[in-house]
Amino acid sequence: MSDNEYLCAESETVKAVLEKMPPDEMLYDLAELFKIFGDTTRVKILYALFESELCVNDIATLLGITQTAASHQLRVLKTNKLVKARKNGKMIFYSLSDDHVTKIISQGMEHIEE
Amino acid sequence: MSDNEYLCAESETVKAVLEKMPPDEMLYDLAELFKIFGDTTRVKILYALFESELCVNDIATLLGITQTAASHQLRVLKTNKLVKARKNGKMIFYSLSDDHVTKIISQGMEHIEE
DNA sequence: ATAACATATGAACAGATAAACATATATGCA
DNA sequence: TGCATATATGTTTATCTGTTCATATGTTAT
Repeated sequence: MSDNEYLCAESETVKAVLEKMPPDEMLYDLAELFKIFGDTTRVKILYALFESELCVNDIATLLGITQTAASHQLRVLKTNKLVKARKNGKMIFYSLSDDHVTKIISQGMEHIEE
Repeated sequence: MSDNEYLCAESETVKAVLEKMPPDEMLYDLAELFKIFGDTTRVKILYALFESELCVNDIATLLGITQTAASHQLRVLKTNKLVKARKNGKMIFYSLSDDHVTKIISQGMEHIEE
C-alpha cells in the first residue's frame, strides 16, 4: 500500500488527521493560553474578578498572598490580555478584559463538577 | 468603618467577593485541569483525536515525537480522564473520553482567533 | 520458543516557573 | 519637601515538568 516506516495503522488515517490539524503556531498559542489558567493563584484571581474589579492589595488580601506575588501574576494576566487595568490615583483596578475568560473557566468548571 | 490592615479599598467589596469564591479545593482542581491543556504536545494529541481514534505510534508519527514521549503524555491524559484507551491486539487506540474536551479547546481557540 | 513489534515504565537531566526578598517607581498628603 | 501608601520590577531559589535513554511488559507470527 505505502512505504510506512511503522506498521501499526493505516497511513490514510494519519494523513487525513494531519491535514485537519491547525498550524503548529496556533496550537502553541492555544497551549500558552491554557497554561495561564493552569495555576491556582491565577485562577483564583480571575474568579475573584468575576464579581467585581479589584485593586492589587485587595486581591492579595483576598487570596492570602503577598502583594508582590499578586502583582507578578497580574502582570502575566495583563500581558496575555486576560485582564485589563484602570488607574485611579495610587490604586490600579484590575478587571476581566472580555467574557471569553468567563466562558473558558465555566467550561472547565463543568468538567470538574462530575 | 472597619479595622482593615490596608487602606486601598472598601472591605465590603472584598467580603462580598470572598463569599462568592468557590472552595479552594475546587479552584485547585480547576487549575490542575487547565494545566493539562497547557502543553503543546498534549494539545496536539487532543486535537488529533478530534478526528479519529489513534494508536500510540500514529500519534508519535503525527506529531513528530518519540513513542516514549507520546506514551508519557497519553498516560497524563488518561489519568485525568481526558482520553480513554481501547486495546486491540498489540495496539492501543486512544480517543477523547467526552465532549467537554472538545468544548474547552474550542473555547480556547475562539480566544486565540482575534 | 524466538523474533519482531507496540506500548509502558523508571530514572536522570534540562528547562521552565512561581514565590520570596529586596528595591524601585509613582502618587497623594502633611 | 518629606513621608506613607500602592504597585511594579529584578534576582535568586526551590520546585515542578517534559523529554530522553534504557529497559521492561505484552502481543503476534513463524
